Amino acid sequence: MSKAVTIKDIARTLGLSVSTVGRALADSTQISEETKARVRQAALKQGYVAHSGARAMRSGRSTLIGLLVPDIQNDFYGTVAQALAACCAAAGYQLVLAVTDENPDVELSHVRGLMEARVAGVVIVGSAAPRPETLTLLARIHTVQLIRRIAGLDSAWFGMDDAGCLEVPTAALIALGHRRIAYVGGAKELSTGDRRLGGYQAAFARAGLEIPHDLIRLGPPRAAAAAQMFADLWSHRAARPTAVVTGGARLTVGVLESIADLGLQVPDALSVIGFGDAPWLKWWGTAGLSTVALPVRDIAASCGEYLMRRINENGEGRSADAAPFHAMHAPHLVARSSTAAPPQRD
Amino acid sequence: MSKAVTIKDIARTLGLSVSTVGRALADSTQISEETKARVRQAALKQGYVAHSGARAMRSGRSTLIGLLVPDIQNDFYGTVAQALAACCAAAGYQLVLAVTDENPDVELSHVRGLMEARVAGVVIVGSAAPRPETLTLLARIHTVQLIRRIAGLDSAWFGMDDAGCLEVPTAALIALGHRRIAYVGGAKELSTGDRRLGGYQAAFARAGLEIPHDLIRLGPPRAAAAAQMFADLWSHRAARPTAVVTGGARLTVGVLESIADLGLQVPDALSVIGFGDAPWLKWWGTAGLSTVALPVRDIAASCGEYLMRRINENGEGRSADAAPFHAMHAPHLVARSSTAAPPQRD
DNA sequence: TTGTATGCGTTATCAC
DNA sequence: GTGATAACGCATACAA
Repeated sequence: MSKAVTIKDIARTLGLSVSTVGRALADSTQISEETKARVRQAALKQGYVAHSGARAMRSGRSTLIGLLVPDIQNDFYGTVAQALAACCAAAGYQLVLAVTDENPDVELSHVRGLMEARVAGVVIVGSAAPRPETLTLLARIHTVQLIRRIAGLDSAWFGMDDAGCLEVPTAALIALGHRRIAYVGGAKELSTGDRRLGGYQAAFARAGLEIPHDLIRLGPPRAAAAAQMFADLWSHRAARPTAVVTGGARLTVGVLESIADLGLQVPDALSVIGFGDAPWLKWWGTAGLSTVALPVRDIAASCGEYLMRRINENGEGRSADAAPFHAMHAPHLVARSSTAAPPQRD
Repeated sequence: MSKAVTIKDIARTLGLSVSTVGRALADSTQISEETKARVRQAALKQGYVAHSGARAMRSGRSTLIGLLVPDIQNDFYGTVAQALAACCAAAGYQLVLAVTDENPDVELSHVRGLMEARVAGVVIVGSAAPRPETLTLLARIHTVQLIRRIAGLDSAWFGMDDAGCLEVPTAALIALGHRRIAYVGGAKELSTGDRRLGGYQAAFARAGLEIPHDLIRLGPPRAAAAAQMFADLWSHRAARPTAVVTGGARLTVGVLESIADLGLQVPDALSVIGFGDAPWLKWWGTAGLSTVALPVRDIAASCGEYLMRRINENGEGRSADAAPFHAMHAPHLVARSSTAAPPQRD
């Protein structure tokens, strides 16, 4: 691990000035081809590796992009990261991954870190209630929100039709004859939690039915929390649901966990419609879990492309800084064997 | 997005020198508490954010850690990333995520990028056949290999008992009476592919049985490839297996995909033992997929801790640079309903 | 306890 | 076509 080779070193061995070497490596037109060749060869031979930190410091252009997600284990955010990583790589950027675990303090700490690293931009799936400082920091740089919208953060957003994500499956269950449809969703503090709950309720309203308020459970978007919520729901023997819909990818995992623990027969004892389109969902149980499938990959890709564009057009003066950009992708229902008509009354 | 505040700015407003401000922010003992307080207040008020790039340049200490994985969508590497991210955050480092997609050229390009970013260290799940330059570059910095071992890269390695990972399930199937056990694994060029195949073969050898060479399929560790390999295996009607074991997390996904496409009854038509311990495996089919479960999280955590330690002890002279470190974690079999005795002959 | 000066590796601005 | 020099933001050796 000897000291790294710098432009200066190359300049010395070649009897050239640092500026010439620098320009040669940058392939400047004002350097003779011959010199360029000599420089390149020397650089290769000596194992020169450019110092992007120094470059960024001088030029003000960073190649780092921050990605803040609550979790990276779940397929959902895995897919997000994969798509974004591809975007970054294609545009010559590097992805700095920060896992917030839904914790606003961890989130703030990571945002601070990203600011210190002078990232060129940030993609964030925000926590339920970000610290005020988090917002002021993010306001200083190119920020794009993904999936969730943070109140008070005036930036572009890419996500899905959250209300539709729950109205569709809820309506489908209603059409099958279900009335006691439970909802296990994310807290209202999350934009997704709020809107998805709205979609669930809208389905009842549109059908002219009462909303079964006793069957609604909201909490942190974690599997463990969802498992508990569902177990609690089921513990009220006299007032059990005939179906359940979930309002998030990790919540779905938790509910399935709980259903397995309770040994419930699906769809005989209970119909289920989950959330997301991880490959394994289609293998759940006897012939797959019905789900609301989302174009997560597309959402993340659009988001990444948009951010890259914004970053690049920054210097080029065309500051179409206009209104914050919003893009909404539509979900669709994938009906599988976890859904059926409710047991007949009488 | 006005210009960022620097210590110089703070120094000016406070009528202090830059070094005093710098020391105050670094909480140096040789600065009066009063001055520190004034500086901190001014920094807060003006919205000062340290420039880690400049700091790294001056001090030679980077806070960046590179993580190279073939894929980030799959639970397996998601878990790796999650554990590593936690390690990094705890130690004040930031994780730069690079997805190689098993492509050695993409891998090299990412390694170059990480070198340019002057990362303090790298954790790599190497591709099957890395480019020579990749190795020379990695040799220059703190590198730890994860899961796979790259021939010719002399660095620490953290992984599992790969041979055991296949000997255990294969032996279990043999004990159940299976003889025609298929193996869908990663290419021999991968250290894991080679060793896992070895474990599969060892199980037969130990039982004094012939190895069913016609039932072995090796290929790239991707779901799509595995699906094809299994389909091919099954297409030989006269010589079908009674059981299949897989040699990787993503290969397992592919085989399951293929089994579903072919509409096979498990375990009646075929017994299956998969790889990994993603939560959904226990929900596969009627009562779960049997698997070889691995302490991926532990492996990644050990790996991260080791790397952090190496990086930190770097300056402190105690260069216990001795022999490359190796740590091997043990797998264990989780038997579920996808495994049963083979159909009786006669 | 504080200030001055220097350099980390690069690029940009001059000059030749 | 090439070179000398300054500057990016910070940390540190050396003075005071």
